[in-house]
Amino acid sequence: MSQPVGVDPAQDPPLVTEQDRGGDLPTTARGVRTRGALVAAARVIFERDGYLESRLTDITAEAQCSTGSFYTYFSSKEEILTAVLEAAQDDMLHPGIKRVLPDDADPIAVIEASHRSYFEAYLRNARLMVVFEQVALINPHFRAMKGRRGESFRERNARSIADLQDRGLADPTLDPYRTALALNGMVGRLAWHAFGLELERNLTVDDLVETATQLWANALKLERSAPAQS
Amino acid sequence: MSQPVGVDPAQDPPLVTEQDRGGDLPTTARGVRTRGALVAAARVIFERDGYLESRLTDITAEAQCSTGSFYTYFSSKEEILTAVLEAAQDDMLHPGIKRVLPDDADPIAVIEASHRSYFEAYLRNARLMVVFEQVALINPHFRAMKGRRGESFRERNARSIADLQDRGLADPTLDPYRTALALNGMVGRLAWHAFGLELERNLTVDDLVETATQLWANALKLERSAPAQS
Amino acid sequence: MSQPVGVDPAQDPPLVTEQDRGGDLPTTARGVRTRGALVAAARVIFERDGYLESRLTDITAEAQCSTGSFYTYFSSKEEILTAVLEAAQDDMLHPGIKRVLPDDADPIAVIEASHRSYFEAYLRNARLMVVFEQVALINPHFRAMKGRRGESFRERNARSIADLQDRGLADPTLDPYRTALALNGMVGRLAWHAFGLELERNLTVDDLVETATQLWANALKLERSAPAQS
Amino acid sequence: MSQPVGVDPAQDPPLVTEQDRGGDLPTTARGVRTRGALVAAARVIFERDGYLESRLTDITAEAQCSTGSFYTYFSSKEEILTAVLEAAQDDMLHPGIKRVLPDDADPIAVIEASHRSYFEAYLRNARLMVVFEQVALINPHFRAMKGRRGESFRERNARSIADLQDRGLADPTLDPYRTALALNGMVGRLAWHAFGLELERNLTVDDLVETATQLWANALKLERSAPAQS
DNA sequence: TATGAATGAGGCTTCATTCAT
DNA sequence: CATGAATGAAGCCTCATTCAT
Repeated sequence: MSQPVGVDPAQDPPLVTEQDRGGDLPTTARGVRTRGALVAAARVIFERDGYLESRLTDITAEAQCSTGSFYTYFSSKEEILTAVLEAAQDDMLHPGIKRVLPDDADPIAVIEASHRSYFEAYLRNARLMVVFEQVALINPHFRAMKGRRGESFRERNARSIADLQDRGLADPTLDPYRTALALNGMVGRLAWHAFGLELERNLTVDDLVETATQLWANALKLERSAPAQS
Repeated sequence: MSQPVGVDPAQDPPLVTEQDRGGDLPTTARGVRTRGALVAAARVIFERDGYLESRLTDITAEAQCSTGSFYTYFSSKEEILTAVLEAAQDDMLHPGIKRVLPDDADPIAVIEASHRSYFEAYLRNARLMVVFEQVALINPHFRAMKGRRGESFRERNARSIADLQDRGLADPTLDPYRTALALNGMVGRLAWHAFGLELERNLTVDDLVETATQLWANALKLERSAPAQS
Repeated sequence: MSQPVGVDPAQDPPLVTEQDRGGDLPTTARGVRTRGALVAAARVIFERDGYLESRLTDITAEAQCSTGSFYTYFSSKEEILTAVLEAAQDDMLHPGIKRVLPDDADPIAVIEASHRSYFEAYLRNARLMVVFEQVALINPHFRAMKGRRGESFRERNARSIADLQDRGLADPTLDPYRTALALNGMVGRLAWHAFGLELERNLTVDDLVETATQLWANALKLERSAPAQS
Repeated sequence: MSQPVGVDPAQDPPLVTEQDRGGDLPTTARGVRTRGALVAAARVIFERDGYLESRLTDITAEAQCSTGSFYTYFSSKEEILTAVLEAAQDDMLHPGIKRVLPDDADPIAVIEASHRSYFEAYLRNARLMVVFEQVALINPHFRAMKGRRGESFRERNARSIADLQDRGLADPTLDPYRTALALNGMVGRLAWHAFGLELERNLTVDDLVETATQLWANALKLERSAPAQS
């Protein structure tokens, strides 16, 4: 069965498993509230100041608790960022779209939907994605986390490309894995430039979806199938 | 006249102009030697430890001079990195290739040559490029520097794409600027993955050149012209 | 009447009186159980980690109760150590030996029995004794506690020495109090070296008893009396 | 040739070797001055507050330098205490006495001189010795340091005792090593009680010398030789 | 009585930059 | 020019004790 082509991070497993946690998970409702307030506050602060420039005291001040409480739930700044990123997955994990489209839908439409889903999610979490990029370049833990994410994207897309090739729809001379690597990178950079940096604010999600989809389609030599075949 | 398509950083202007310098340029031979030793040492240290993890004292120790001497030539850590990056331009600025090819050469061949030039230069300076990425995400000065570099690439490539469209060789429905943005990003990410991170050591320059060129050609819908048609 | 010579801490009064306690003594059976578990756990933790390195939370975890419960029974970390030390007195208070020996027994045999009793008790409680030494050097409360213990030993032994001098059995030129101070210190240090530190594991209780007794006897110029002369 | 009996720490090697140092040794006169001021200040502070209660900032305030300067010369509180203790060795290393006495002098006179030397040195450095005891019970580094010191005393004295036994002057039934261990401990505890703690301020050096020497002599069964034999 | 979350003062440490020699 | 010591602000983290539930 054909795999849809997509860069949506949605299907990725949670970035952090239970075992990774340093602090304890709260058992009481009060604890759950405090932990939640800390994660929410951390997101605010990280988005405002970045990871390096953020201070633990800013986070606890924002969460209106003491510095000590921070260490009840997290053992380091690294760990709370992990939790923030993990929580963001719930948002990035955007169900739908692909469900809506039939498996035998026009591949270009599938790609377009995936791109839209990806860029929209990126836009919602742009500041956090910048932070993620930052720390991935600084901290091996987050570098590995990001690496795993990219890896799973790549593999899924490589399979999808191979599938399209098998079905005679995509350029058979392309190496699926390298192509996935390159095209994923292209899309990631587009999102990064448009939303992560403050440079390209004149690009809309529609612009990006159009450009990305057109280039994917061209690159794979996909033909837009006659719309009403089925 | 047609501009060659390329992502080679070579043609970029020097990143720093003389006026930017905090320290004075040395006048004596001894001064020139010390300054050179500092820049060389800084490159070693930055490549080994990254920017954030590097210590000025490590640099002066490596250069076998005192910390005080550092400030004779540079006014900050930021500035010596600028100098290191600037010096690296001499290497990234790889003369040749395009000179060798005639202006009316097969566009795919031009693209291929540019890619080869780019990947080779990236490979030679990979560690430094990682540092550049790092600081661009941390420091506005370097972010701007990197932004300018990318901007000039983009503009040149956008012009090249537009030129190819004008000549009826490339897909006319593509927006040249956005296409340049996307495809440059693709190539940059390929280099980054292959050489910057330690992840994809099984990819050679040839692999990358092939993949990047094929995808560029497909994306632009270029036809490999019969070599001696004209 | 002659006092037996001894360094056994057994006869010391309880280190803490009921009035000193911060927490209340438990009235319910459940309370007695919890308090007992805390004291037992504290001993385990103090012996494992020492006083300074121990955490109240380790103690409550070991006792399988909450941190809050700790303060139901004790008002501070200092107090639970006091309780642990006090409980250890029950063990150090080793009945017998001296009861077994007649009051007019050979003084050297009495000394030997005392030494054996002391070293055996020390060995059983060596880790705790180390903790006691530690805190005595850090905390005035425990310093005073230890001082009182030593003082009572010294006085008893000084009286014993004086008694032996009066009976013409010991060197009459020795100052009883200073001699007791010195010889008690000697025995204490022997035990400390042999069991408290990890240095002299090749010394057995028998070795120590022999050495300590011989040196006491020599130092006091005691003659080993013919057993059934009187 | 006969070894003199003694507990004088004088002949011990320096407690710290050059390799142990974390900070650099200063090369300039100014640096030597600052480092010296820090060591002197540290001694003042350690003697006043003990090791645990002392703050690095108290030391730098006393030395009238910045906190940063501390780390120019030492990498931790542990290290500066090591330096202080090492410096104190120069004082404990009290030449003389034994040189003055002929090798064939009355052993009791030799012991007495050694004891006097020891107690006098201890008195001069009593507060520091308390600190040393403290940290030896808390910190493995200092425990080892103290252990080595004691070890070398013990070995020297064990050899001396064996020598006296060989010469027919001391009780041949004593085990030299255990005897040295016990008697050294006795003298150490005497000094500790008399000067280290605030308990026994009524004991003078003369009292201690007399008591310690008499007990050593008795314990070894030495006879005070006819004074004018030689 | 039991629970376990909340508190918060303050010590240690780093290192780019300055400055006296 | 060169040297290398001096500076000092600022942030992370600990853990005995308190308190709301």
